[in-house]
Amino acid sequence: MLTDLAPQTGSPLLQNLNPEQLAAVTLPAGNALILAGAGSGKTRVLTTRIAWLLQTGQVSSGGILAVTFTNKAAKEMMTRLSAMLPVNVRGMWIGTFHGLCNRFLRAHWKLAGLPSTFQILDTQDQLSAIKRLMKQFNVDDERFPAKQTQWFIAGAKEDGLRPRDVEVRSEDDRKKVELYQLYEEQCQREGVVDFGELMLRSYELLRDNDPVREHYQRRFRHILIDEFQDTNRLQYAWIKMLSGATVEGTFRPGGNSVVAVGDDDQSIYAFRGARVGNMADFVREFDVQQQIKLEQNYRSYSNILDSANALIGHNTKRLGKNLRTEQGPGEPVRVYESTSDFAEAQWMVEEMRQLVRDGYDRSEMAVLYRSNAQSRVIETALFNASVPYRVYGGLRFFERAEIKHALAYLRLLENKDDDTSFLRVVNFPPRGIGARSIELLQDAARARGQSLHDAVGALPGKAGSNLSAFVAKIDVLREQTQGISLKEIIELVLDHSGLVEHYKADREGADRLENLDELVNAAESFVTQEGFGRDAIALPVDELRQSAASQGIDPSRPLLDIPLADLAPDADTGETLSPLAAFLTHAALESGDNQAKAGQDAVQLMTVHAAKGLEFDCVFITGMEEGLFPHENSMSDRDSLEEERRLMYVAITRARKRLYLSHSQTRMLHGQTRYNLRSRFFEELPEGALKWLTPKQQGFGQYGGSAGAGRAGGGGSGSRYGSGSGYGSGSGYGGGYGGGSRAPETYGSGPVPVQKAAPSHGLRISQQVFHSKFGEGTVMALEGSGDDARAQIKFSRHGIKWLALSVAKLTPV
DNA sequence: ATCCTGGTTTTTTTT
DNA sequence: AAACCAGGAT
Repeated sequence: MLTDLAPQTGSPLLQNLNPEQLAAVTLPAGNALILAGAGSGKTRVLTTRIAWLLQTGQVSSGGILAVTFTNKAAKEMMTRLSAMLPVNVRGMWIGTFHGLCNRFLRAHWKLAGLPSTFQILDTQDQLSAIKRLMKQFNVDDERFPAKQTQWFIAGAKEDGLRPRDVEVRSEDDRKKVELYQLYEEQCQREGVVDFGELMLRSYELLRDNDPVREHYQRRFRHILIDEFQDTNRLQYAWIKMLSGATVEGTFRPGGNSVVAVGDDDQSIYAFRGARVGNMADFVREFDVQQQIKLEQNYRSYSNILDSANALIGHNTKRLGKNLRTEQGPGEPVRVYESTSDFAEAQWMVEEMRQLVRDGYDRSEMAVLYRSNAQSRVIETALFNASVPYRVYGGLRFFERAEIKHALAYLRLLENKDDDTSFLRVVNFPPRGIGARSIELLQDAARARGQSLHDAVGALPGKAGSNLSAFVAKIDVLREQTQGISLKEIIELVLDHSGLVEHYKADREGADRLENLDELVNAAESFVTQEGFGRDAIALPVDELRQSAASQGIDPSRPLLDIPLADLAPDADTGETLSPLAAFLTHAALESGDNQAKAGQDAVQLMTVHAAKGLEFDCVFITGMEEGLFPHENSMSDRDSLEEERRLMYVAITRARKRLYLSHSQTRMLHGQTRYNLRSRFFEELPEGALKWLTPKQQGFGQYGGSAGAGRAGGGGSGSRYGSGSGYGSGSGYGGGYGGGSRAPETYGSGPVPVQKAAPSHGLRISQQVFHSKFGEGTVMALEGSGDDARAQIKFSRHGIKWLALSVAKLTPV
């Protein structure tokens, strides 16, 4: 073991690091911020630092806390770390925020006020729980859509706010807070927690319980956080609490060392609560003395990198960072304009064929788009051309309906009070329990303050007997599954629940049956996998084993069989954590693969968001159009436009060798043909790095101070009037560009989609208007003409509304 | 209890 | 265009 803390350049760990990377890896204990640009070796630095800390004996494996956002990133870190050092990474506190919080709450469930069998609600479950709640309390779902309530609750939790902490500024707010409160009570009654609750409970326990907090603060001497720009308020507060860096707001020297790694330019999750501002706050509140920028890019040629740098340079809110590469300029960034989304896809197929001839693997080609809806036309083109491809995104394994049904049965075995699961399967497969019976049961349960399961006895008559049969079935299953293996449990449940039978009878149930089989396999490999139940066990496995050995327990005995109290006397639990509980947790926290099956050499299709963290030799960024990218919902205010630009930055920096940017004059969206302008982002790229495969249209893209055009054709000129014949006739031209427009004749052979007819209403996209009732707002989109003309207005106080212009009293501001 | 129809609604996504 | 949901009809 090395004891000298000076950088050990001789150590094999530290070889081939550049000076900045080396400095970051060997930072002395203390708080530090590492600004790591795309492709700068961020993960490598992070893992090497952990290895270095361990190897130099500065900390034991139990004293490290390493947090990531995705399971994938956590796994990657563990894999790399175990390749560097012979450590048991499974036992270390390396994981996602939610995974680690879950581990923590499983250990201290009693102190956290949870049942030992608490279940985790995923987003779907949460929504259905909220819908149920709103129905019960007769909340007008026109005025308060369940989705919006869900968003409100999740948002509050991300900010660390309980109902009583939420600032109420309107009647609507008051109602939402009330719903939040009721939702909390419902979750508590049912013994379930949502994702936000995992974080918030953990935070509150640390905050309110001195011994627990001090225990963990003493323990985690070195805290490392990946993708710091994606942390939300609560996660930041959680880290602050664990670090012991501040006491009542004042910096406390000698706290734990916190190393945050992030890239403000790649912050693309503000819409779900991420706060880039955490980076600046961190520097201030943690008294950060060490800031290191990793600006050396090892991924892309300079034409690509220059484009990325130039683009992101248009953002005002930056910490400042410029990537450089030692590779040459490489090939120019190719730009292509097509007449239609169909033609765009067609061109791409041809280009890919050429790339294959040039020797590129198809798996090294990625097609990126802003929104999922764009994938369809591309898929069709690839399919027709027999080009193998795979699409990322969509339903993940554990989110499939049949899997969720099976899991609901399993959850009821663990926790009979989980009403969400109860309702999901009480009549699935159908067993004669209709809406009326369920309503009666819910009333009874409410009246008696019981869960649905427990209230069944109160129901008389036929409805009651069907329900009793269901409950009896669950209870019998629970009995039968005692002491058998996880695989056997699941097989038993699949069989006795009638799920298998039901899907066998369904002629479209073959896929679902296959998935249920797959569930059994997943359970089996979960159990046999080394370190299984890692997330479910409170303390690191190696610690537990030591503890077990010291108490004379056979160390080879499966840990999950041993009561936690025996293993970890300081954890306030005496329960056995069952393999089933561990598996259910696993299912909730790792919803499985969200990509099509791997295997053959296939082109990769995904959204730009999904591409973050990946890299490819050749990248196609498609749909580079105003309204699409930047997205129309994000063009009106500065902050979200900057986020769109960061998104574009992420997209560009995925490419190693070849980058294509394409846009189309027309595009089918929501069943309408839209005429989009070329994205403003083209104007922010260095001309010298680009090669226009189609002639660049001139006099275009001068957006002036306005936010640009969302629906350039104003909808009225498009398919509203059918295709072909109605082009331009009587259309309200909603284009908001001041700098002239593309002359129709430059379209080449395609149809002439846009005529420059003056709009009768005189409104244009992004214009500020005033409405006598709704106040001030911004024109988001325009549709139709004459008496049919409508405008979509985003009001600052009343949200987004479509208004008929013949009716609404709008005055330009 | 199940099926059909019409109406609505469309960013990005992990845990 | 397509998917999802609610409510009505059978």
